Amino acid sequence: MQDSHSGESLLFLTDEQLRQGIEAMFFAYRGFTADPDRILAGMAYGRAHHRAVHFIARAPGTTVNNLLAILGVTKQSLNRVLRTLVEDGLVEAKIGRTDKRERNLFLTDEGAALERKLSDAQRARMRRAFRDAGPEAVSGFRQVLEAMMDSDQRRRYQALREGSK
Amino acid sequence: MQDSHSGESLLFLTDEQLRQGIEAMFFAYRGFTADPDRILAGMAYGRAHHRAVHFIARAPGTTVNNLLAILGVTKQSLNRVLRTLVEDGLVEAKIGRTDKRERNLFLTDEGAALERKLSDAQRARMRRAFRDAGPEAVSGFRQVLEAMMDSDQRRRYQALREGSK
DNA sequence: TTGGAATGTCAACAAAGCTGACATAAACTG
DNA sequence: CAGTTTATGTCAGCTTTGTTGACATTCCAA
Repeated sequence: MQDSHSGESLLFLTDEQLRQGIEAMFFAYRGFTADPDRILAGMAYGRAHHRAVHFIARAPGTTVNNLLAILGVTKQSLNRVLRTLVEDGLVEAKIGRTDKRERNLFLTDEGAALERKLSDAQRARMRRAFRDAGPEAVSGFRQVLEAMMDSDQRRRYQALREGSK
Repeated sequence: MQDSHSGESLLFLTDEQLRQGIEAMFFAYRGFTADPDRILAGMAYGRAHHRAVHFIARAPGTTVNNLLAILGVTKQSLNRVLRTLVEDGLVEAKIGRTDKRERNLFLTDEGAALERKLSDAQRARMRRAFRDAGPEAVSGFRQVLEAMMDSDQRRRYQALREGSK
């Protein structure tokens, strides 16, 4: 399109380009959450429950404190969500073996079923987007997103990647 | 790993890859909003005000209805935000010339100053991310995000791009 | 002139974040 | 062992931002 010979490293960073990137994030994030939101709309759960269930599925046995750090919310906020999930039998909180203060979080079968339902919907959209854009684009997508994270969030993101290799 | 015989165009679309994409969106979006959020924390405004101010700056003279469609919220929700911005003298709502039912929205100098402050912070992060990732990656980033949008949101996104060429 | 569109507003409510304070049990430390 | 710190849970209250529903006003257009 426009760039690039000499200053390709600068030329594409016009305010207009950056603004488009900002708006792309905004609109894409709506799409990103739209499908799970629709599924959850009927139930007594919301986006916060989805996030909790997602990361418990991702790292079974994780502690409350770890989940807190990943989600970046207060324990009160998380606890409200977690309590309803435990009460409803979607999540099990087992007392830690080595450290009995800790609670290790697991999905029950029912919890795993919900996670799968939400995850399937979200992955379907991601799959479509990845397929439409192609492998090259996917690589760039991830590079930019990773560069956009706060460094501590990036560490957590990378830890999750490592953990599930 | 399960799939895929049919080739590289499918090979990279494992559930694990998709899941990483999902988590990248989650963590990156936190970074994306972190800087403006920090600035707004002190004031009586929030993310919703930022969004309104952003799109009014982007398309001066836009109507309430148009803004509604872009932001994807109810008029009551937007109205609450818009009212405080008008009361505080950051936004001016001019009665439409051709259709007097419409309100054409503009930023005042003060509103433009706030918009710049928020925008500068958000662009700085985007600039860093774009620079770190490189032009190729930026292109891929935008392709994937665009593919992830709902089609109506994509139309609005593209309309904004056209409008400010 | 009447119907419908665009807008504004009131009331009530819900989701999900926040702070602050306090309780309990377990682990660690001196 | 005593005292402190850590992990977790919980109560109360507040804020932001979203929602519905109802209703008023204005005014274009058939």
